[in-house]
Amino acid sequence: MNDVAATAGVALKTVSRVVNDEPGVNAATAERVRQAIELLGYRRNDGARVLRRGRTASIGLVIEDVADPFYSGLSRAVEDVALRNGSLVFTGSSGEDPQRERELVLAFCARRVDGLVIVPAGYDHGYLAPELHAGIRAVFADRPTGPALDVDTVLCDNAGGARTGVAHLIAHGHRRIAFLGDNAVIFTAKERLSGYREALDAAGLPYDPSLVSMGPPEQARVTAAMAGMLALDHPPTALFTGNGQTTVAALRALEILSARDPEPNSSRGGGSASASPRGPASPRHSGPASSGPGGQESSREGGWASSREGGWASSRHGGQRLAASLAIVGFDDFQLADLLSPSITVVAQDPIRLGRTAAELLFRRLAGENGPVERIQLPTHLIPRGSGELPPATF
Amino acid sequence: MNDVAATAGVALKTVSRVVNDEPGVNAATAERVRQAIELLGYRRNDGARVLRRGRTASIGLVIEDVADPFYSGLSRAVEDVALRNGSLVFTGSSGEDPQRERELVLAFCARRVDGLVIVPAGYDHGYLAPELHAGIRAVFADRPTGPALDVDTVLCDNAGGARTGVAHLIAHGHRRIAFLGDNAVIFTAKERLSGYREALDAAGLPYDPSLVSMGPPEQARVTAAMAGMLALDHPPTALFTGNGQTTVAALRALEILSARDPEPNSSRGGGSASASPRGPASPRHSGPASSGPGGQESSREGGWASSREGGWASSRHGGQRLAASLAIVGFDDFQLADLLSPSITVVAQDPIRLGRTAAELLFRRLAGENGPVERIQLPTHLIPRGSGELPPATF
DNA sequence: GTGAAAGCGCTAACAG
DNA sequence: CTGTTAGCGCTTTCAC
Repeated sequence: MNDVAATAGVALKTVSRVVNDEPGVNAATAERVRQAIELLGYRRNDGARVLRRGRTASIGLVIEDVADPFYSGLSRAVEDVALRNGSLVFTGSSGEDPQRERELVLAFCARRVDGLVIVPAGYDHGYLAPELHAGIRAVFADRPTGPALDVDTVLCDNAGGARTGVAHLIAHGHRRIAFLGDNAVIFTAKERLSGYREALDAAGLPYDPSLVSMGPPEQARVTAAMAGMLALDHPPTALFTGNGQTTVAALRALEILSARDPEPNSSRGGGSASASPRGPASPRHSGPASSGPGGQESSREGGWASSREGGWASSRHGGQRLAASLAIVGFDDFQLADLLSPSITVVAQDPIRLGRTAAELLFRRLAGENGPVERIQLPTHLIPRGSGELPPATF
Repeated sequence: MNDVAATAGVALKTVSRVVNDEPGVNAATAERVRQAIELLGYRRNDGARVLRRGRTASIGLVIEDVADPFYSGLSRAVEDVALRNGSLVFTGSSGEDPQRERELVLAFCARRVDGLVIVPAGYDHGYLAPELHAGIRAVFADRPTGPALDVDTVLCDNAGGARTGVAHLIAHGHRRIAFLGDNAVIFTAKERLSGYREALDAAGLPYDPSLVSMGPPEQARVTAAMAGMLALDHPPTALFTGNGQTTVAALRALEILSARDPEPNSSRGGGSASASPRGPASPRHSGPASSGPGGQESSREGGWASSREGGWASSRHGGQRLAASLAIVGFDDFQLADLLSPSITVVAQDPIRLGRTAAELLFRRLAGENGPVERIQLPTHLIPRGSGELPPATF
């Protein structure tokens, strides 16, 4: 800036005025300054500007994993709102690790972001208190923090959504409904489990722990859990899955568990020549991409399936037929849910709305809105597509 | 920092030393300083630090859309590499708009990011020259810039991948192969079209423009293009799609175009009771999620399909049967490709590796590696799953 | 209209 | 081991 001033033959301050479109600069002078800027390729250093002015016009976004479609939708929404508010966004994936979340948040705070949108991995956000005290605003999205911190929060109606989904299965005649959820330390997983229990209670159905499995949505774990349930004396006729990744893993598990069905004439599709889901698919073709693009999973379905060959397959209930006729409702919508056969019935959240709502709330706070702490709950939406309307199988 | 110094009864510089873990501070003094820091809730201002030291320990990432699984995978990879290098990352989605890309890049530069990873939307990056001159390093990923700028670039083997995919269809007996690509202004779309032509040439097959359609991967456009091709006198027996979104749109188009098939006994699956892809799906259930989570599409398949009812459906070739028997290979892998029936054969790129490679190259540059400009090409990988191995239909 | 001086919070370069 | 001074690039304040 000094150089520009010298080149244009004006004082530093005049350059500053021109650069910031401040009024009260002679047009000719301004033009001279602009030429000098052009000549020298000068660019204002926003870091220095920020240091002086106080506000950084940037926010931090901490999510679980950008590569997860749910969070990438949320990210995009936050990004768009930020752009509209003239703000840039630092993005960081915590990978469900509270420690990493903390590091990211503190790093963003050290950069003096104006605010934060956080999808928390842990519950203890005591470390945030000083930052909030120092004036950094934060909005929690998708999950709340512990009661110690009183901050704006935007959640989905997790329990209600699960209740709706399970009630839907009950309405279609199911009495033995399995629940496959994410790790029980995760807030949304617990909430959805609660919704599951509420729906059972409301229908006067018993809660059977052997029909419930909570854990990370890894293929091997999900396949094992499903195999175990299908081998029960009283196996489930329907399945409610607690999130998108688990739904997909469960579908793959069903594909595996119903493979090599001796008589491909179950109550639903199949019986085709080349390949059908849960029918005689050719596993040699599944390839490394079966975990989907962006997948970080290291477990391969093939590995587990082959190590168990002949295990569940010869269960006394005929796991294959059960697997092939299981009704399914999943929490979270996902791409291509409608193109599977049957199409997958889901309880959909709206990640974009979630991100937008959280970011807009944040910017309202930054704009000075100082009302009481807000706790917003977003609705979920049941989308019947076929898999959730299948009747209970009877053998 | 001043306050901390005063509270601890030391000089400013000593606080700085403690905060930065610099050696040469008496343990007792350091402890006193730490207590003052704790007491006052002091946090170092990294912005000021950066101003003084020169390096910001942050990079900028400009992609097309974080919500696209390809780019969200790339993002995650860049993020991880950045974290490993102690850097934070500003993320911005250009939405395929060169103007917005430019604004994002310049905003990042104004913040003095150390470097940039850019998936360019346009070709003219003249605006970058001064920034590069000013010492900001940039790596282009997925797409190159025009020849005017000589910068490090990491690409996939787009032409080679398309060639492989089309050759695969040819090897399975197809002679009439359609190509459905993204907007022809996009580098990767052009490259893949070239690969398509090369594969045809290599097999001595003619290039028929009526089998090629380039444009945005919107459902309405893709459905219309497919309907038009299937109504040709010599319709295609196979389809090569130019990217993930287009593949998905094409599959939905086939579902639409083969719906209400009077005799559900085509050469491939189907014939099931409830719902099968390309079979008699119940459109009333497709719901708002048919564009998948995170989808920004405003067009709804239902709208288009109903406006054309009875149009292509009564084409003299029986579009339905053609649609139901079309072989498909898609560029880009996507989640659940293996669970569709038939499973979808793809030419897979590796977005994670792309992001990692680009980011690692960037950090090597930032670390001082000053070799000649690098142009890295990443391989693609054919994954046969069923849809690409279907024989040509004969009616 | 324009400019000079002070200082945002920090660290580099020197003292002691 | 500790402290002083200068200055990163900018904006604010106030004077001309």
